[in-house]
Amino acid sequence: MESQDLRKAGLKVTLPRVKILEILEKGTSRHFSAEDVYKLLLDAGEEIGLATVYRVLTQFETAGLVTRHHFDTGHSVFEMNLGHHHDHIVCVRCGRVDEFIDETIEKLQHEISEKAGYKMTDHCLYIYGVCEDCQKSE
Amino acid sequence: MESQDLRKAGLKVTLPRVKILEILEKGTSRHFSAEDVYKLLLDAGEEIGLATVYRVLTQFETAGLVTRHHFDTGHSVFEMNLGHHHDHIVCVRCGRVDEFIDETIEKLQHEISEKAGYKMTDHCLYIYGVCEDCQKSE
DNA sequence: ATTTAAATGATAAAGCTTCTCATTCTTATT
DNA sequence: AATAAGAATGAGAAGCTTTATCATTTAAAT
Repeated sequence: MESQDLRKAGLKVTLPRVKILEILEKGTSRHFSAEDVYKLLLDAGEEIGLATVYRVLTQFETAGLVTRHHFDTGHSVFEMNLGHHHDHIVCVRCGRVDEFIDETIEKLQHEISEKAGYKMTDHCLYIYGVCEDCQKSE
Repeated sequence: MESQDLRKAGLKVTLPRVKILEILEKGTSRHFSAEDVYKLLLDAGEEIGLATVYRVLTQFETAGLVTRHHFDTGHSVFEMNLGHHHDHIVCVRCGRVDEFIDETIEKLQHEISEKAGYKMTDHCLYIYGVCEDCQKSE
């Protein structure tokens, strides 16, 4: 239940937070811009301001509930944290996003960080390309 | 010489382009925001507009002279293309950027793209962490 | 020198995101 | 249930990066 997740995260249970969490958890997609979330709220008849959407998404990020991605699109994209880290492959034509994980790459990243003297806090690997469907319709 | 590079890229040889290319090639750093370049031009006594800086950097990117990066900083960062691809490790404290290349990771990325049905056009791997110096001053 | 098209600079404008502040709501306490 | 205190919200302003507009200037071919 959403209110439990919020309480655990140290956030008050408010309507905007619950509704936004619902969208992130139950949406058909897994990657949302702030604008996406805002429009879905409007569609659902909720009158929640865009500023609140940004604020809440940032709070969720701080609380570790969601991850913010910076694709080459010019805006942030948010995604529910399901516990398991993964990387992304993004279609440069249609914007489709697929996920993958490669343990060898994960391991190598740790080694690289150590060798460079860094204490790694995060990492992201984006592969850009043309997806199967877009290749067909060329 | 800079004018040769510009001609090769199919760009007219103009003062702004030459000066910007000089900064990118001879600067102490290798990673510049548009604002960085603009300020360095001002410092050098060149009266070149910010709009021109953005325009020229985008043209350089299109011409393959520079690469544009999207770090988590909220603005684009530009870097001279020296022919060899490489990835980045960024300090979340001081913004320092180091470069690395790992052939195993490169190879794995190609395999992953194929498996996912994508025709890879580009890829970037950012490792974020705390650099050696910043770890000391904690 | 002249001409023509391209490049530039100043400014406005766009897009995403954050800030401000009066109002509303959550929650702990009576 | 009613109340009080502080946190959250909404609307719009404002900030920041980046792009568009357009009159003026410049490159380079004639």
